[in-house]
Amino acid sequence: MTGRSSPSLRSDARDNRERILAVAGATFAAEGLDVPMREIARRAEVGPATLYRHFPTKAALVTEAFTEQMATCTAVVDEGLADPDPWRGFCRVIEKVCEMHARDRGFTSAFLAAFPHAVDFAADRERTLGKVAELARRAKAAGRLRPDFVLDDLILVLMAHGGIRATSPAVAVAASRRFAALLIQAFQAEPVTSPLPPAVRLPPTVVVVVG
Amino acid sequence: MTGRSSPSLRSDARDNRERILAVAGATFAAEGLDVPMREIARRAEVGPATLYRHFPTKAALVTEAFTEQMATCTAVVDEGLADPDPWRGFCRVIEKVCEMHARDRGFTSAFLAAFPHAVDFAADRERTLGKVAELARRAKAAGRLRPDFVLDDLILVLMAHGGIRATSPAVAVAASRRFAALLIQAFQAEPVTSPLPPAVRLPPTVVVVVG
DNA sequence: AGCCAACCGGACGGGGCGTTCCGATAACGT
DNA sequence: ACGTTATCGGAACGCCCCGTCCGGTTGGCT
Repeated sequence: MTGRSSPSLRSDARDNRERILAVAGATFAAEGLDVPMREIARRAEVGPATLYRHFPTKAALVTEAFTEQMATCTAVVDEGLADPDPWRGFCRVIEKVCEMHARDRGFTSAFLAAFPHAVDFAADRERTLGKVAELARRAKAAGRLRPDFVLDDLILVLMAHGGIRATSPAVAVAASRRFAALLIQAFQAEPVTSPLPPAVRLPPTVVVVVG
Repeated sequence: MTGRSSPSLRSDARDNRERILAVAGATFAAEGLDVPMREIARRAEVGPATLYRHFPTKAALVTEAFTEQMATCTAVVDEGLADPDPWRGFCRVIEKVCEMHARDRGFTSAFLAAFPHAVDFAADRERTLGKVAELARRAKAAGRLRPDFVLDDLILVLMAHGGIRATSPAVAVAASRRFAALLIQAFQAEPVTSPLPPAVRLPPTVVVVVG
């Protein structure tokens, strides 16, 4: 995975770098992208300067921290593409991607955002989206996906999915599941009402917006 | 509407107060709730102190700025409730509320958030939600709304709707329309595929998340 | 016209965040 | 063992934001 670490790097430096990446990944997942750099440095038991030496900017850190998730995402799509039933593959992709986004608060932003200096990211994103387009084409051909579906709809609903906030990961995942099921319901060509995952009560307020 | 302005208030003070409210409303609508207080003061051509004298905290300002919208929201629900066809009324409510949220970025947060010191808000919210529940009950009885729909689903999708970001209001509204149509599709009991509003291309990135 | 009080807005202190500087430290080659 | 050099991390810079204080100003009433 991260085997392409810089070749000549002092042992302590390489150690710190790995620790930072691990901490950053976990933290961004749990609390979103707006965690202060200082906080990540603190949790990694590292000074701020060290953090910035390894990752010159916050965007750089975010990018690196999410490459793995990005790969997983691509893998999910590939899996769906490999399914003999394209509609089922399509549904699986939606479900799994939604779940990934639900489990990882930061990933949603990272996925949807374009990082000016993270060209690799945008490229990956486009490539994966292309694959989804292919999957959608097949699902349409099979008569299961509604013909007026557009790839932009996926962006739309993923963006929307990102709006879901919950107190605990468990609730987030449950809400995400129900949401995904509704979407799939909406996307199918010849509507067949299928049962929904359990409903979720979102606590009246999760975020203090007035910050 | 805002006829209950303080009775004894010097003319310039009343003037400023109104200007501040107008500016705050417009600004929150256009850019969301996280606009600095100073910025609002600046646009209202007023010193920060004046702003704070009229509205002791940001929550207070937000609350006052959105009372009108909140009333409109309630009116929309009442309208839907008055429709002889409960399902059509239900759909109209979803569509209109979504459009309101699309036109007004701040309102989404304001609606979903609980302001500790804005009790009126929460009460209004609950009352309106109760009405929606009644409307949903009727729509279910009419066999048009799927029986496993829960009021929490509305919260869920409104939350999700809040995740939609766009560059221009026009795009936002278009995206919102398509999203609402998809939801309605998903919510109906005996699925009948109906045409969707035009698709929307969401620009690759709208928000710089690294801020 | 003139006075008093209400009101205004520039300036201030406190805090946070992204990012950088520099002396101290510890790893590696010999 | 020891010096060189990459690396570390606390302190500091610049910026922005919130909320408040105080001297100047302006409205309203007599």
